[in-house]
Amino acid sequence: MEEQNDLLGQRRAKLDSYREGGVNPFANDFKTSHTTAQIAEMHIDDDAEALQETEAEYAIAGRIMARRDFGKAAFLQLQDGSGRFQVYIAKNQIGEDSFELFRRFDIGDIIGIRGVPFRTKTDELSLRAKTIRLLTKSLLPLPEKWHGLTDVETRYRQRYLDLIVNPDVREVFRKRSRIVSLIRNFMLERDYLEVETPMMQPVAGGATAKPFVTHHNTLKMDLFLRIAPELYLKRLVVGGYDRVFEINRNFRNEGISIQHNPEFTMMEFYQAYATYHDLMDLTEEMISSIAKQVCGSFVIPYGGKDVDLTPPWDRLTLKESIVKYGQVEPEVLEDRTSALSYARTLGLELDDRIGHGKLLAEIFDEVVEPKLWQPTFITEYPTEISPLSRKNDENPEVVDRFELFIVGRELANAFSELNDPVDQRERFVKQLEEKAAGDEEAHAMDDDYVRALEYGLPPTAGEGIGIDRLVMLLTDSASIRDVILFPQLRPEVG
RNA sequence: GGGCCGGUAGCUCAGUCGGUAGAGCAUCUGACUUUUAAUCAGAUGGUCGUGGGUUCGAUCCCCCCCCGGCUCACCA
Repeated sequence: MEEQNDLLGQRRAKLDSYREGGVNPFANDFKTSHTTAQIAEMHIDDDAEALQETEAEYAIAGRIMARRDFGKAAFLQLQDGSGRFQVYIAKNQIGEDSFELFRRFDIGDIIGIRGVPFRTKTDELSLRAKTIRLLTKSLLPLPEKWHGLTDVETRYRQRYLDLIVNPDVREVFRKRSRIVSLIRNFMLERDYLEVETPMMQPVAGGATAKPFVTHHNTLKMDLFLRIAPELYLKRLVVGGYDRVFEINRNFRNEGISIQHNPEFTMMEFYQAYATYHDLMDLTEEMISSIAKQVCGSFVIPYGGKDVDLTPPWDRLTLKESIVKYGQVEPEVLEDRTSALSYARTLGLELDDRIGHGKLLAEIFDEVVEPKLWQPTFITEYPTEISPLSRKNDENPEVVDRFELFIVGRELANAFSELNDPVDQRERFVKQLEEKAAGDEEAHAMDDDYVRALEYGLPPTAGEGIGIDRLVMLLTDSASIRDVILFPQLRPEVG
């Protein structure tokens, strides 16, 4: 037969022969009684003798991951949603006809087994099949059993295949799910209301970033995919929900890297009558307790080093951190000109007209951020780069804001919200000027948001936590693509 | 977008100082009723990422392009 050399062709031919022989290769009437993990759990303490006496019979289903044939018998590794389990197939147990059918099953096929538990000579808990059924014929061969699938491009493009063959990948996304659910519970227990706000926005506000543009045909208008939910969530606080949160996607039309995906998940939350100090305490408690539940300890490994999340965490002002890590006298930072020449000694290429605040942020990014391995809150951000934050009462040059850094990365950003509508409008105007001067990412004017503030936003603090990065931290993942099921890639060609 | 690295069988990889390619696993045939990457014997399987150039001859050398990884820039 011409197709005999072609793996896909061989399996297609089997499909046809099954149908001709009255075997449905895509049956859907098989019910399982247990997962393989449940069976393993129930019989963990039973030895071979105890199992001989049991009358238990189980129905399990899963994908054949390996088969070891011995003529009239065989061992299979069956994988279901809970793990892998060994199945023993013997001709004198399932009958000649079934065994003939079984002989043509391929690795990758999904089958159903009814059988009884026993222990093999090597004491491995297994199921001795009484009946065996094909549930789904698999037409494509799986990657090799030993080396598995390592090609990262295939792993991301065909994540289903990655998940079939790489148990540690399955585990990462289970942990991701668990982390999100723990965060949600943490917030709900503290009386935060979970809400959903627009993904498509006429003004992309709440952050400084380039948005994606889309178009609504009937409304004949361009819309932006949101870069942040911030302004909508604060409108809800104006509306009287004192505590709100949203766990959802943001979209930013910027570079892709080991830490950046165009769409990424943020948890943003707002709390009336709180300050950014309250949020530092809350963040410490949230992240450390989740780490403890997910990783079993406050001290977790990341990239070959330990991170200690035991509260309390270091708290430094932006300037203090530069002095500490940049080996520079505090006075140098007080003056824009001297700070600029210091920055240039660091090799930073900066425009002469750069503002003092933006300059300090540049210096921080260069000399401090990569060194903040252990969790650290940085406070007293320049007002100039914080258009939505409340000015500090003692020093209007800085705002009541913090960012959280762990393993040299920003993980959270929070501040006491600016709720003075006059100040807010002025800051928007200032951003418009920067936009006019060429800053593509300067914040747009949002008249309705200012109007909401004019009705009165209570004193409020708000925060955003990067969920992907948190998951990276708690799963010891080097790339954001390893914690996003379907990371953005160019289309497959050919 | 720049720099560096990579793309060879279904998978994991080797290789050709230029003469159209190999291994292991998978697959197929045969043996085998307690294996654990089962074993043993045999067999099949490739437009060497795409297009062009140089050459008697290119998977190999040169150029363009596509895809991916890392990195720099930008950002969270």
